[in-house]
Amino acid sequence: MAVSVRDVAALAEVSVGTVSNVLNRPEKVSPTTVERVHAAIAELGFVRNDAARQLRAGRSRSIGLVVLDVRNPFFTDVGRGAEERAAEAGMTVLLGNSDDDADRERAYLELFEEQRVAGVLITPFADDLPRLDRLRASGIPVVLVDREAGDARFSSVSVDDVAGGRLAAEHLLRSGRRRLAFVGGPRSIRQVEDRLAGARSAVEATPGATLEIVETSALTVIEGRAAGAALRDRDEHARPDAVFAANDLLAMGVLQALAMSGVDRLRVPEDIALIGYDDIDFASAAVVPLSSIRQPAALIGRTALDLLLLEAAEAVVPREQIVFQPELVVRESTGGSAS
Amino acid sequence: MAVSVRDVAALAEVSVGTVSNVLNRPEKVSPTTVERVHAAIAELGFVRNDAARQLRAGRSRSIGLVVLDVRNPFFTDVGRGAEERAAEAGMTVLLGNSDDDADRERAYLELFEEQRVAGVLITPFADDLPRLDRLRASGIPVVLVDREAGDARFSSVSVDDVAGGRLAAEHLLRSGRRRLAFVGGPRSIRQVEDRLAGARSAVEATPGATLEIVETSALTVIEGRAAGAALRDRDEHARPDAVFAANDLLAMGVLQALAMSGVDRLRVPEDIALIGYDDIDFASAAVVPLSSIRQPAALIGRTALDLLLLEAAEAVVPREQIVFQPELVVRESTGGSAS
DNA sequence: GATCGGCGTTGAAACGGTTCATGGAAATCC
DNA sequence: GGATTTCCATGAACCGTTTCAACGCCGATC
Repeated sequence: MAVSVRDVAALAEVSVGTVSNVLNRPEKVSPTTVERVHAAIAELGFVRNDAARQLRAGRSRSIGLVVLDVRNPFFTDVGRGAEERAAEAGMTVLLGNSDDDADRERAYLELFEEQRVAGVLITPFADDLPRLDRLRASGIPVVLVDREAGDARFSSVSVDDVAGGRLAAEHLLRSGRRRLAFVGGPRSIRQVEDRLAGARSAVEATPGATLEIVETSALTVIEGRAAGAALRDRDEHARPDAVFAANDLLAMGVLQALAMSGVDRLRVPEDIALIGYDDIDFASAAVVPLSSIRQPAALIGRTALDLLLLEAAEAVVPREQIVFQPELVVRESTGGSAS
Repeated sequence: MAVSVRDVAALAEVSVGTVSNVLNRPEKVSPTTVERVHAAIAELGFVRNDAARQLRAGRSRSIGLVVLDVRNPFFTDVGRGAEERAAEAGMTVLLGNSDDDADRERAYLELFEEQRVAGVLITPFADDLPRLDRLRASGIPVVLVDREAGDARFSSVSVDDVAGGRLAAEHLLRSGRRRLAFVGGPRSIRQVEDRLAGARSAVEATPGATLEIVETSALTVIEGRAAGAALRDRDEHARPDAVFAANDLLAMGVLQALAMSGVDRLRVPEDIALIGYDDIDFASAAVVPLSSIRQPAALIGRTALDLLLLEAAEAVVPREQIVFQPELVVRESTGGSAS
């Protein structure tokens, strides 16, 4: 059942140290011995015990990634980017889903700490900086993802959400809309707040433009649907003429509620223009193809992992704040041309 | 830096055994001692080393899940179902993405074996039964997900894909279509083959109906787009009047190519009816809301984990094949009414 | 022929928890 | 009051790997 290096050593008639050397530094072992050991390994079906390995090494070869929502394709793309880079470095990514829940987030951080992961990539929900500090103090590098570190305590890879919000709102204003609504929440999520701030700055720079906030309790299709239904049921003059949703999932929900309900449906973009955020794959295939703000998701993940490996390698810890610029993608939901 | 139970024991002036007892069986320790130990733990910021724990236990508290494609919402839903159930049992789920690649699949299985995971949930790509047998022989229970075990060697949780394929094709035939095309691949994936078999049986039972196969190299939006473009560019009489896509990602790709291109675009469902598979969240929000075959994704994940825990607990290993029935969801892409 | 260096191998120590046989002290019973 | 049980606490052994000082051997060197 449990085959250990000792069994292998016995069968190959060498010492355990030699078996370990064959596994880790075969060039230090004579070819004939290597072969004998390999034969023994094959015969016994020996598989290294990673727990013992880690115990001895003091550190695992995994890195933990905590995201806000695995069902959001943006985050799965970030995850894939990170995983790809990790694989190149011979490491694995452990995925944790905080689901906008401070308790779940904490649970994952605790888990990762017990596992002595080589590093943590996190899109923080709760601003539990003390806990992150503690992780770092115990020697586990932490890189913030999709969220700029306020101070210089952590490295981070993010996209300029304020600029993104501004891009979105300016685009709506440029097409002649004046009564904007921002659909998003919870406000405790920094990305939401930043995107809103960007939109607000654009609106304030435009005389006669207004910005209304429709707060949601999560960034999901369901929540978007509810928000969209509420907007749809208003009197025409009380209705915004454009909606900026804090992400594409919300936007798709809003779109479903606005454009796909029965008799009282509204036309997008004629009655209400709509723009989302993230430019997930599905956005272009929506009922009305969705304008959006594109972020380089996979690249974010990959870059974050790069930074993490850097921090893990260097004794003196370099902090770096990498900020990507978002990009406006115009489609029909804001009157762009089909394509 | 590295605080161990020994340090805690020293500070609390007890033995290491007692510290361990406080951690694992506090009811065996006197209240005053428990308190002293907890105080020491807090003061030192002690965090259990999971590797040491696992080493001693001989088994980890994680279970591995290998899926074909993390970007497919169907699989993320399966994962969430499994993860939820795992959390209830105090376990964690390690997610591996084989991406329709036998090598990656093998790499993940090796990783999980080295980790001595408590069990493996897998949607096999390569039919590497020997490797799975070996896992099982080494004491790691294996449950097949979304794929019925041919023989009774493994437990499995699946959906009747043949029935699902038949449902889809019968629905298309019932609406008067006769020249069906099946878009899907690679054929090595059992789900693809089964869905095709179901469709074929429906077509063969209908005089005058034909079924053409358009093979793809993956079940992705991109591949769907390519297949759709190829269909669109055919002469009208050479074109199928209905498409059954092996999953919703493909279907959305086909839809994009058919309905969203420029002058030569086709109408769905008038020119070509279209049905997908999985009923992912985004299907209902597509350009033309997508008819699909619904599978209880989260329930599949949860049930698979139940089976796994069962196998892990029992000495005598009960094999069980659980098969859910799929469900037809009619939307506009096959002429159903909007809703 | 003694000395030296390098190569290949050895075996014990170490990593940090958990377990369990052992034992002492206090509580309970007759 | 002595025997028995209960309750707590102890500390060494153990899990399986990696590391490293030490060693034997062989060929090269002078």
